[in-house]
Amino acid sequence: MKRYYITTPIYYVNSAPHIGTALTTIVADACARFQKQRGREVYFLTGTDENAPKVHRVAQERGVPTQQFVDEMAEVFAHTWRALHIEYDVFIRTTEARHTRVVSEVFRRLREQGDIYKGSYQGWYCIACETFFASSKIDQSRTCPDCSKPLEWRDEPCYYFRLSAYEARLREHILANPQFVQPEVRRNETLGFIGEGLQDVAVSRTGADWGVPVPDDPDSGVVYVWFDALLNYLTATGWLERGENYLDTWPPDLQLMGKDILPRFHATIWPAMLMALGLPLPERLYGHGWWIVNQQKMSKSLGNVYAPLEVAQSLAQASGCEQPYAIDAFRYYLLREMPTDSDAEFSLEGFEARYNGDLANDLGNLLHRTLSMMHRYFGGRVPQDARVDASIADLFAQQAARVTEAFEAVDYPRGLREAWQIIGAVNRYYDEQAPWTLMKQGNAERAGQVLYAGLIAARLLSGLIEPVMPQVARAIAQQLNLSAVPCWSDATVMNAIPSGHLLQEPTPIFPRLQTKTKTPTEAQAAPAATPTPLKEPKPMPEPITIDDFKRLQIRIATIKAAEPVPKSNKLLKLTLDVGGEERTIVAGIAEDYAPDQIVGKQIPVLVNLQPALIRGIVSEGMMLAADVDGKAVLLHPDRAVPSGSVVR
RNA sequence: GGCGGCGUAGCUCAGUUGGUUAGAGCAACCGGUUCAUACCCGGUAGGUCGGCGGUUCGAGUCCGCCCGCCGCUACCA
Repeated sequence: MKRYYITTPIYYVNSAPHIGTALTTIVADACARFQKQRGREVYFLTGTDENAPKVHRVAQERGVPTQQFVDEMAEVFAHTWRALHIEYDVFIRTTEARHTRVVSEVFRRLREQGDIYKGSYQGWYCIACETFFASSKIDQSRTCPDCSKPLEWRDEPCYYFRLSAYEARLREHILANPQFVQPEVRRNETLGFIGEGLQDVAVSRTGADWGVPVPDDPDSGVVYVWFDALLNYLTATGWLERGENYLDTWPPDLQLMGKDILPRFHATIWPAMLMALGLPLPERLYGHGWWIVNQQKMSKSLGNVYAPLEVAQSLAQASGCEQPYAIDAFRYYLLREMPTDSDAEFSLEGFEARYNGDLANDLGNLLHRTLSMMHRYFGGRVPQDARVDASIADLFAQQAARVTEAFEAVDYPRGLREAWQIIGAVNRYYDEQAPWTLMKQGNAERAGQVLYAGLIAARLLSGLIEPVMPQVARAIAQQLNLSAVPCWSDATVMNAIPSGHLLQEPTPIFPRLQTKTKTPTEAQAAPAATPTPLKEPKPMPEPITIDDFKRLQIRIATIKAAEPVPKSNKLLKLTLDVGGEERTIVAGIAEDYAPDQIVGKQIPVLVNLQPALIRGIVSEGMMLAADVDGKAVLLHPDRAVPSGSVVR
C-alpha cells in the first residue's frame, strides 16, 4: 500500500519559527500521527527554503557565510520541531544536491517540451517579498506596497512557464475534485483567481548569485525561488533517483500550508507544473487561517510575534507542569483554536483558560479522581468481572467515531470537542452513580463497575488524543500501567483492561494554574497581553524587587470570632481585628483547626488582597500559614503584639 | 469598482437542505456533591441572530438595499 504522504511548506530561514509556522507543522504532525494510529505507513516531510536571494542578503548583512547561516537556521527549525514533538520523517533543505538536481532536470524537461520559453521581464521588484509589482501599484516613493521596503527596477532576459496553457485543465480538476482545495473558502478564491485568466509566470531571475543556476544557460541567472521551492515535495520522494519506486510515496495525500500560499501557488502553479511533467496531482491541499493577536496580524514590527517554545516554557514555569506536557498543552491549544476558514485570535489568556479548563479540570482531574478511587477502594487493582455499562459504552463508541470523522477532515477544534464529550459524560456518570456512596453502602461490586468505565474512558482518550498530545497520551497510559498507548482501533475496545490489573498511583499531569485575579482597573492599566519577546526569553524564576514586596500589605490580626461555613467541610469564616478595623475572611483550615481552638490567636494576614466571594461570603484578605503536606499550620507572633502591626 | 466571506450571549465560537420556546464552552450568579487538581454535577441569568425592507403559513437560514470588518482583484489617481 502506498505510504500516506503529508507535507508542510518548506519555511523561509530568514526568521525563527513562530506560532504560525508552528500551527502548520503541528497540524501536519497531528494528521501524520492520526494516520499512524490508524495503521497507515506515513511519510511526513518538512524542511527549509534556502535558495532565496533574500537569504543571501540577510546572511551578508550579518557578516556570516551564507551556507553557514542557512545551516544554523535549518538547525533552529529542526530543533524547534523536535522540541514540539514533531515526528517528521524527512527534513529537506533546498540547498541539498539531490534537490538542485531535481530542479535542473524539471527545468530542462519543461524547456525541451516548450512549457518553459525565453522572454524578458521588466518591472519593479521587491527582494524581501520576492515579487514584481505593476507600475500602477507603485507611488513616488518606489517602495513595496506590502512591506514598504525600497523596490529595484529589473529589466532582464527571463524564462517563462506556460501557466496559461493549463488554465482550463486546472479549473476542471478543481471543479471535479471538491477535496482538492480545502477549505471551501480557499477553493472559491482559487477558482476566482483562475477565472480571471492565468498569465505565464517568470521562472528565472538574473542578478542573483544564490540559488539553482538555470541549466545550460549561465547568463540567465537562477531558477525562481517558487519554482524551486515547490519541487521539494517531489525531491523528497526520490523521484529521479529511485526509478518507479518513488510511486510508493507520490502523490501527496495531504499538503498543509497557510492560506496565503494556497490559491496562487499550491493550487495553480504547482499542479500546473505537475501536469506539465505528466505526474499525478496531490490528493488534497489544505490552507489554514492565520493567528491574529489583539485584532492585529502578527508582525515583527508590532512586536507581537510569539515563539512557540517560550510560550510553552512560560506555562510550564507558571503552573509547575512538566515540560513535555506543557508542550503538549500548547499543541492542544493551537489545534483546539485552530483557524480554519478565517483568522482566529491567539492569546496567552486563552491558552491559560484552555489549560485550566480542558486539561487540568477535565482531562487531568478525571484521570486523577478515577485512579484515586481505584486505589482507595480497591488497592489499585481492577476488580473482578468489571464491565462497562452498555449505555456509556455506546456513547464512547459514538464519540470515537465522531472524532475520527473530524480528524479526517482536518477539523481539530471539532474533533477535540467531540473527544471532550466523553469526559463530560463520565463526570456526569460518576455524579449519578456516586461510587463513593456505593462504597459506604457496601456495594463495592457496583462501585467497581462504575469506576471501570472511567478507566476505559481514560484508555480510550489516551488513544484519541495521541495525535494531538503524544506525551500526555503516554503519561495516561503509564498511569493506567498499560504497556503502550492503544492504537485507534484498539482504543475503542471495551473491557480491555483485565481484572486484577494493577494501576499506578495518580500524579497530576497538569497542575492547575493559579489565576491571578485582576480588578477591572488593573486589567485596563496593564499593557495588553505582553507577548513573549522573540529574542529575549524571560529569566525564570523571576526575582521580584523590594518594591514588589512592598505592594503586599501584611498585618497581624487577632481572631475575634470563628465559625464553620455552612455546607462546606474545609472552610472557616473568621472575624478579625486588624487594628481598629474589622475584617471577615474565609480560610480553608476547618479540617485542621476547630473554631474555638483559634479564637483569640494572632495571625498574619494579607490585607490588600482583592476581595473574593467564597460560598456567598466576601473574604477580605488571606490568612498566611505554613503548608505541611496540604495541612495548614498557623503562624503566631513570638509575643502578643497590637492588632494591625505591620509585617515586613 | 468587481468577486468571495464575515457580522449570533460579556468572551471564543456552533447552527445541516428555511420548521416547534436560537445552542455549546468559558466568565457570572444560585444550588448540589465530596472520590478528585478550590474539582465535579445541576440550575439561573444573559441575544431586536449588524440595520431596514421583501418572499413565505413560518427566516439566524432565501432575496434586495444599507452599515461595519476581512481576503482577493481591478481601475482611477
